[in-house]
Amino acid sequence: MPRAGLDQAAVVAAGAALADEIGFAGLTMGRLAERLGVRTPSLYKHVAGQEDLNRGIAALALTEAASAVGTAIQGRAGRDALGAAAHAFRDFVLAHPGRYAATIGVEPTGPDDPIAVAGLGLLEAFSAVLRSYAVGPAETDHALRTVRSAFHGFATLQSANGFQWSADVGESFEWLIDLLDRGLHTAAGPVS
Amino acid sequence: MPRAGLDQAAVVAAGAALADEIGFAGLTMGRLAERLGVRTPSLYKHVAGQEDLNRGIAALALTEAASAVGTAIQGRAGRDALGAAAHAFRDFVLAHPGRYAATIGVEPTGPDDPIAVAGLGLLEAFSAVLRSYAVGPAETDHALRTVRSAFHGFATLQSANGFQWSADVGESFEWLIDLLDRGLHTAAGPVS
DNA sequence: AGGCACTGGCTAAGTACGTTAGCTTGGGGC
DNA sequence: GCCCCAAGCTAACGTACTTAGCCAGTGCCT
Repeated sequence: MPRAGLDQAAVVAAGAALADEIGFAGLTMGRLAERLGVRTPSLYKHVAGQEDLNRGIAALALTEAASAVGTAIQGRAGRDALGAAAHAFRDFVLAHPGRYAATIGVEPTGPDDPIAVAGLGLLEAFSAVLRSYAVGPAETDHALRTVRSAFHGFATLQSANGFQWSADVGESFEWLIDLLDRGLHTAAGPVS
Repeated sequence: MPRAGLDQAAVVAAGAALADEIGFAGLTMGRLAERLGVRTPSLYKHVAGQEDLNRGIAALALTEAASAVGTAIQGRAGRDALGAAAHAFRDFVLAHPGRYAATIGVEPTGPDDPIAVAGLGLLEAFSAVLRSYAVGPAETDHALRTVRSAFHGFATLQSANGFQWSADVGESFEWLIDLLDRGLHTAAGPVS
């Protein structure tokens, strides 16, 4: 009986792909094992359990999202960069809803947790966008959280079909980007 | 053996309370039954199953959130109303993380689904805020989605401890509200 | 008051999933 | 060629969701 030749990365990658196909909620150890042509307990040679698998998928998703955003903003600045980052992020979430869903509700265990590292990578990509706006250093964190919240909220709501009514969703997203663009340009003055 | 006197509303309410206490992921039919002093299968006399329970909790959460926001903005307008709505929403999510988590990833089955109705109620509350801004009718939907996305994103990220680094989270939230306020004031001109 | 029907509880049992224990064997290094 | 470890396997257990079917409390009607 030949071996499958799996390792942790392969199991996590397959789990992410399967989650994208059937939804994160439907991802089980049994289904993943079947997909990999292996019996369920064999997966435990590569991941510590379902929790560990989920965390691996979450870290992978954040890393890939950071990479997509980082690539998209190359050579751009201002509203151009903001729009590119926004679309890259949303496209990623819509193309990979399962693996991005794995990132929701996951808490990093510490600063060295791969999830924390990958999350910081994504923030760094957004941070590069802000550098082309005149946002003071004291406000960078606030602006970063604001942009991240807006993108995360929009993408997850759309991914869950939270937008039911009439208007075109793509148009709404452009509107959101415009609002952020205006808000970042006029960001000035102390908060406290 | 005396009867517990349960009904659907009581089961859903207890489920929501339990989810707030132990986290939505930890909510099981068994634990909920134990909390209610009843055996697990008895719950099925009131809810069709766990999926149905989750949907009930989600609808309850959206209804309560809408009520909280609606009450908070009474007699306010402009930035005052926006800030009141934002804080009412975020306070609700942070005070009831379990039941709000039930709303994530739930798709309404149709326009008559209680979840869809409750979701529209929450949007109506936010819509009342926008009426005190000079947002054109053609842009109301976009502005609504933008505000909803920003609040939802911020509240869920904070609820999941997604903000790890230094700056004060409350200050960031004020910054987000200010950005939205500025963006809504200057909202003008066609999108397409 | 007595009886009837309905409702809401119960036990028992089946299915699915996660997980652990312990065995077996493929395949590379000496 | 032998040894050893990693990676597969089977067996088994615990927990959770769900269904089937039974029984008793409660309200209503006569």
